[in-house]
Amino acid sequence: MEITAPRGTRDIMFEEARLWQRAEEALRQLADLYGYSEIRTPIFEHTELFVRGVGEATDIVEKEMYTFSDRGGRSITLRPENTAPVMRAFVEHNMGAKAQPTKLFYFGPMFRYERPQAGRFRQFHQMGIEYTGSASPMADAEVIRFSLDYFKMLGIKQVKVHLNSIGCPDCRPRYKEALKDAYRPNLESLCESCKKRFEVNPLRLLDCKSPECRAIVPDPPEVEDFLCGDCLEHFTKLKGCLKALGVEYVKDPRLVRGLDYYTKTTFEFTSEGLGSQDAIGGGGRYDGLVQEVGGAPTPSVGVACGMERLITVARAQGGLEVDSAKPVAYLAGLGEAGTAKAMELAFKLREDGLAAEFDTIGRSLKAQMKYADKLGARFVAIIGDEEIAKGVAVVKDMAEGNQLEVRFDDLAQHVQRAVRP
RNA sequence: GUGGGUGUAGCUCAGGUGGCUAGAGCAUCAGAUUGUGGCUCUGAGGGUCGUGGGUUCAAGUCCCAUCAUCCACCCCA
Repeated sequence: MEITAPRGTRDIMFEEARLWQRAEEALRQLADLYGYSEIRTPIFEHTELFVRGVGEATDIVEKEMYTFSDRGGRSITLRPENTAPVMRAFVEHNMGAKAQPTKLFYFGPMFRYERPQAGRFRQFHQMGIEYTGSASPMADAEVIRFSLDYFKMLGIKQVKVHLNSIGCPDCRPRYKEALKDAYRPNLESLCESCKKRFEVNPLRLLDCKSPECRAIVPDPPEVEDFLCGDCLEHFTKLKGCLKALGVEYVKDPRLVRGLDYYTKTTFEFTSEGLGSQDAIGGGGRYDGLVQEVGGAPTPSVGVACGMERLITVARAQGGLEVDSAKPVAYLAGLGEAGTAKAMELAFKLREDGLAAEFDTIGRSLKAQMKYADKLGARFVAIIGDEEIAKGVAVVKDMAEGNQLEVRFDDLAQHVQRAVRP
């Protein structure tokens, strides 16, 4: 049996790889503009980091992690997300001791063991930013606005911003109780997963899409009514900031998100045309995470976006152009001497920064012309015994169709002038 | 983890009720006179019909299993 890429993984190649390069370039450019510096954390971490950071009762930790023990007997996990690793690095390198805030961005593969589906893979890529060391709603607003600016750079239009606040450890317990009170009378009629949620993480009750469960409690109590003074003020100010920055959003009281570390703000970005997996990004504030992974209490807010989904949408909306690198010149050699000369000249052109290609598989001249055309070469330089004797190449302009003799020494100049006048 | 669809050349797909050496288009390669592309024409190579069982005189075509893939649930990015 042929060996294939493992389930839920894929090869990114040719034109698509160039799209990814574009998207990464755009990210770096925007990060520079906003003052975020890059951090590259390991692909794998101690399992403990995610159990503590993301949360024991989350789907990610319960059933989606690639966990194994290495030869030293350590429990290792391929990172399913990157906020916990970045905060681990924040603590490990004592970044809090430097001038605050700390603004970091990342880009890279993540791993989650799930059934693959449209827009969902086992190895996928996320870009994200983390704004650490500021408790201000202005930081939340910046993170959201950064994301929208990035989408815009990729040519993605009509992104919907869903916004919510899920409170903090001070006020959330009261809300959880209120939720439980609302669901308790009908506990037996709820779906299986909701029964579990009721015990483990009542907030997630809001997440259930089952019509039955929704019908049972059609109007659950809303978080906003339970937020403490601090959280309410934060939420109100954030809305003000977003308005000031021209960000339109919809309040989504059911937006809870499946990671345990969120406090106060949560948000999600959705876009059309992705099938049922329509979230292109999401994030929120996580004021307790740094402490959870062993650091001093440090407020922080961040976002993560799925690159596969961004690129799918961007491509569908014509935001990212597909192109390929074309050689400026193809050196077609004839016979042994011509072939050798073609190689030599190709490298000369490359030394001058001109993309050049030559034959190494013994194609006929006709086949070389055809191949050069396929590659999209602007010029083909033909070199046979006659040309070598005269010290020239017959240079054909593939677009115009005409050709003329050019001295070997003038080849680079001739080609360059036509390409970059 | 659950459910449904699909699995025939590199790619996109044809192959009524089972019947002789499995087809097309595109792609690849080679020709259409001597050292020249794009168009056209001609030809060639390439398939254990996902895999393993079963039914049958006979299976790409029916049955079972398995794997893969797609979509949905779930959850998320």
